[in-house]
Amino acid sequence: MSHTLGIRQAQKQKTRRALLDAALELLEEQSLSSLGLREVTRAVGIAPTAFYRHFRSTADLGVVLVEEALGSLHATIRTIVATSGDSDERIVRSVELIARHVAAHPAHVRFIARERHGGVQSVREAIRGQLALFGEEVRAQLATDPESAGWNADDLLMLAGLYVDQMLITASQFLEALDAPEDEKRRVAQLATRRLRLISIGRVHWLD
Amino acid sequence: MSHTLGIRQAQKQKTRRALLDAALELLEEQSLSSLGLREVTRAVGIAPTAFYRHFRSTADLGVVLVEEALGSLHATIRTIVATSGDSDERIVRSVELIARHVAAHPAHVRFIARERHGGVQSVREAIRGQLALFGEEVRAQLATDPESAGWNADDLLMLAGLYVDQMLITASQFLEALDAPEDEKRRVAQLATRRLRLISIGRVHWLD
DNA sequence: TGTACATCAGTGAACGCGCGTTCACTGATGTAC
DNA sequence: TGTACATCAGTGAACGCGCGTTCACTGATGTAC
Repeated sequence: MSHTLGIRQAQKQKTRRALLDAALELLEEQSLSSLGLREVTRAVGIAPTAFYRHFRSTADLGVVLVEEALGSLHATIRTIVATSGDSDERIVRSVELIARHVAAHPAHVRFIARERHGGVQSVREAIRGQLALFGEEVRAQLATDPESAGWNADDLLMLAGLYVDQMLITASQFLEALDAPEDEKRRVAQLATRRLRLISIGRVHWLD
Repeated sequence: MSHTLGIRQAQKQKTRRALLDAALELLEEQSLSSLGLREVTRAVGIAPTAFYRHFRSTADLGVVLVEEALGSLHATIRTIVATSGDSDERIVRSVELIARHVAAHPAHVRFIARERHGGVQSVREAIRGQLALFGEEVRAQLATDPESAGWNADDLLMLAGLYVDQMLITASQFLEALDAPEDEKRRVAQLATRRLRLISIGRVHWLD
């Protein structure tokens, strides 16, 4: 960050950012496979042809959005796995952190939920690859936990994947409840908490 | 089924079926929000305008596909919950049934995974509504199980939802492995089996 | 059984529109001396 | 510091194309008598 960009580079970055932001907003109401290049440039207020100075296609732009959206989720995951306390405290705190993440980055969460199984192959693959890395990371963290004594690597990865999937499901449920009254959000939080508790209980007795 | 349709009605049904089948096939490589009415009629070999004799829009057609895709999944779910045997046998058998379902109806599974969080609101809502009914049904079945003694209704619904979500995740993983070598499918099956075992263990100790 | 009329699934021309992509361009910014 | 040239982000016209939707139509099927 010490290097100051030239005026030209700085302006280019700004336009690129505007394209990404506009696309992310447009994607709240449609899928990437139907997002038009002209739609995006129109929203930003530049000529359609300028799009090509930044991305080859909307699919290309989508891959960049994957990195940003899962980057922000990555930060939340790192906070969650670093949480200390007993099992129950950690679960409650995790659900709280997921709720906060969704409130802070609703468009990111929607984008990932929508495009994880969406119609654009390169984007699906980018998401799958990143989530696999999250799984590895959570496994590594779980391995340091005393509760994981005696677990083999495969089972730890299975558990890590279960947590990652559960986190995405919970995020998507909070997203659906974003404009709903407070008690609906509480309902989602309680459901997610109990699911995690059940998984936690299963974990404790896994080696019985 | 005792009533024979007139020639006109029979032909209309045939065309309608052809539209649904063509759409489902086209949707393997794109999302519903980018599926064009002309694309579908072209695939069937009829004039674009004939589409309106059957559906108001592609979104409308999508809602019908939801009913069909979740109808076939419903049958599989009913078979799974009706499976007898000890916990482990039932889990192994369930994963096998899911694998078979995916092999038999890959396009259905892809459609549901893709559109559950896709860009068409009416379709998302149709899927959510049906999955909620599946959840209720699984809960009702779980309630009859001796293992559920002492469980309250909320917790049973939580568990039912966990099973339904897990089933969809597993189906989507089998789908990704559809063209992969046999050992990849086995890997998916083993992972799903262990996840269900962990949940099952959590279930057994829930009231401890 | 035959006739006269009604129904309606599918047709085909036409429409206005927005799409992605090409191309030569402009003019501000960057660089070499 | 000033000059001459190079770079390149963004422009705007143009293209061919496929889109959803309208409309009046056709001709096979259905129905009433």
